[in-house]
Amino acid sequence: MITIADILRKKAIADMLVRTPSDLGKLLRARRKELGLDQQTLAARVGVSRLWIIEIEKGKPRAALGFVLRTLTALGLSLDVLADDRPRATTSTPAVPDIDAVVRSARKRS
Amino acid sequence: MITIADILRKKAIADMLVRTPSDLGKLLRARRKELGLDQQTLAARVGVSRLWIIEIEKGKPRAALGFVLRTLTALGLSLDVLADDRPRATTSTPAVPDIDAVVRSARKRS
DNA sequence: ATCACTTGTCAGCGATCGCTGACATTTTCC
DNA sequence: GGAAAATGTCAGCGATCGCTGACAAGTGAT
Repeated sequence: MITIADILRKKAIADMLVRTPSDLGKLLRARRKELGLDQQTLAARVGVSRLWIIEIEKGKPRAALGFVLRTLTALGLSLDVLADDRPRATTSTPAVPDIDAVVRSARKRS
Repeated sequence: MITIADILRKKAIADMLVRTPSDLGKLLRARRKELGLDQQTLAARVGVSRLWIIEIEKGKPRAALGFVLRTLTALGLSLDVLADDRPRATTSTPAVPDIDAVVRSARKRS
């Protein structure tokens, strides 16, 4: 359970929710600059190439999960995963009216 | 900024911090079962194959970021990224004494 | 304007991805 | 015990990854 103390010990890095790779990229870049690191230094700490840092900051959608988590750690960021008790008001995204239908038709095509 | 109200509106899905792909896999599986979904149904909602669900739940380290974020959304989970104000006391992980050194030697080998 | 530093771009290579479809195994009911 | 459902496994395919190394373009300070 997340406690009030946990909240006070940390600070939110942004109001922005992380829903897409692009969201994450912006967040990582902001945090890197906040810490005064250049891409090369961060890349070395994470164990990836500088190119990988460039691409993740641009929001590469198929970047490898493990590298992403190591990047968060290297930047002193931690992830809290929260369950929405409200059923499904979440979709503030304009597109994606019915993901099931989208997927079905996409599959049908192949 | 995360407010107290935000906390009260949601619940932590686990005490476990998400630091590794394996952590995430366990969390996703727990949440899927909590919602009473089977793998096939979840896969269709996320837009991936059932095999992908099996693998992410097993902690596949190079799974694609974008799919992971869509899975979280499909399970009604949201991500809060918090910055540790403490520099680096965080590492409750036993291993990883000096990630720079680890990376350097790994690179040397190749 | 110049210099140092940082960031972005490209090609091409081996490695790994995510997929299908069928089958084996495990779990869940009655 | 037995049927049905859920879950796990495999091979092999095209697609995409992440990498190197070099260079171009942007940024900042003097």
